Amino acid sequence: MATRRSTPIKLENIEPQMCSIHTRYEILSRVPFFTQLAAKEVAKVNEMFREYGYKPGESIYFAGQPATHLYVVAVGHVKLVRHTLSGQDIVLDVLTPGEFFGTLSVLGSELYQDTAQAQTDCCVLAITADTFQTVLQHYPPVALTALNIMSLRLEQAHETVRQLSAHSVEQRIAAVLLKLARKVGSQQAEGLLIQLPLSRQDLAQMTGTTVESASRVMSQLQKEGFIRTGRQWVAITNAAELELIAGGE
Amino acid sequence: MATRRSTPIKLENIEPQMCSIHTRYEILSRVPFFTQLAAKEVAKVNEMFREYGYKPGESIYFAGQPATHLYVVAVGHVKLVRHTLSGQDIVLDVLTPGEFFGTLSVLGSELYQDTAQAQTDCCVLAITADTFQTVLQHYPPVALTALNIMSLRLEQAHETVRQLSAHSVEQRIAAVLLKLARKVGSQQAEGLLIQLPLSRQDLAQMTGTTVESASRVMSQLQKEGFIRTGRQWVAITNAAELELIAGGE
DNA sequence: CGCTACGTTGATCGCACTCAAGTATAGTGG
DNA sequence: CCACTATACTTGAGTGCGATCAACGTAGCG
Repeated sequence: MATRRSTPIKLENIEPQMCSIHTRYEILSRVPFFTQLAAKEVAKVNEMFREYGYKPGESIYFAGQPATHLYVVAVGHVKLVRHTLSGQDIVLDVLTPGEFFGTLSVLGSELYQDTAQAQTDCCVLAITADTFQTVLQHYPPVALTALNIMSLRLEQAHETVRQLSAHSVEQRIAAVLLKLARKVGSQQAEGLLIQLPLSRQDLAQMTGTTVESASRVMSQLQKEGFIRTGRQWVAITNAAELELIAGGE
Repeated sequence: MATRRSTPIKLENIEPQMCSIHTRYEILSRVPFFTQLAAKEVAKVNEMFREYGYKPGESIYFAGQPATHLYVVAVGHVKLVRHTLSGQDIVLDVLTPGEFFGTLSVLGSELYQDTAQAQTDCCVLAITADTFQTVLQHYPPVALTALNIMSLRLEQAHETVRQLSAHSVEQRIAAVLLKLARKVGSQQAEGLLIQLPLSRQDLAQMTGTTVESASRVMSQLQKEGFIRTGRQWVAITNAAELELIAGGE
């Protein structure tokens, strides 16, 4: 047998599309943003957020719309997609619970540059940019944390630029698989399973290539025994070798 | 005649490698960071900076070194270069007076990920990351401004990712030329001149291609009459047409 | 059970990389 | 001021990676 047939991914079914006010409190206090705040301050901030539920494939906002809100992922996964005139889409990032997206500033670009799309059932918390601006002004540590996060993201984006400029499709795919595994990997019978519905299309859009090329590379990697994969799922069975391919840097 | 022989670039010779304490004050108060601060606060911050001069090609810091300082460009241009194991270099950004680089946080990655290199004669102001952290804590508006700048940079990086994923070398070069022109362009007899020594090598490293490919594209663009170019300089003569090529988005 | 979306595989084509010469330009020292 | 050199730039020929087009397998779902 080469690969099992049904998806081994277990989606956490903690009220797929909605999270109670208590869950919200729980989540917000775990968000890097607010870990430095006292309990009652978190409670206060909590009230400023509204919550929304989305099903896989639904869009939270579209590129080109006025950028009015900041969002925090509560449950599930959200992907940020950038479009091209030619119709090609690029996945810039996949966000996990606790991460934020949307707009940070009242001064930034007036429109969303990306589309935010639910990758799984998910629940997000929303706050208007204005309101968040007052939060930033009231709680300076929050601004410092945000600054740190943005630094890390910029660093990641630069790394992506390097990959696209200098590495082959195989190297980029290996690198993306490792990155995702680090983010949402869990040890399973199949190997280090990426807990995310991940199509060839997604992979292609994350690495700036085509579905066909992604498929070829994945087939090759499986034939060599470094990964196991099926429809919408991937598990890594030989991370060390993948690191070598990725060009370990 | 196709193109003039000698470089039309005029380098501002305002004490190429050093800037007096007064020049520094002048510069700091124009830096986006500190425009919101009162005069005497700027003066106070000014004292926390040390200044350094560099000649073209000299490195301010190297990738891999401990990340200890935050820098502000005072005079000249600084490029951020990321290296590859294969020896290929990528230029992530070219910074103009008023822009910062180095490390923002005490918590960020411990090492510089890029090399900062003087593109022209230049003078930079330096502050330790720790000291700057206290500045951020003392002057919350500075943190908010920094946050905005980081947002814009992340946005730019994402745009670069899109370009690399979806656009041809010709499109990417056209886009980079326009971006540079917007940043350091000045209207001259030659056209919209990019006030920066810009080699084919630089151009290639900014667009993730090779010197040869960059050269071919530049020759083509000149033959079509959209640019005029020589050794280390470029002027745009038909921006509208370049926009079209870049795929205007 | 068939429909639809996802995935695989093959054949062909072209853009851009590589390797290799050759030309032009700035800077240097006689 | 001019030869000389180092560096930037150009151009050509050949190659290969990855995109494109096309056909076919396969899993999940109603």
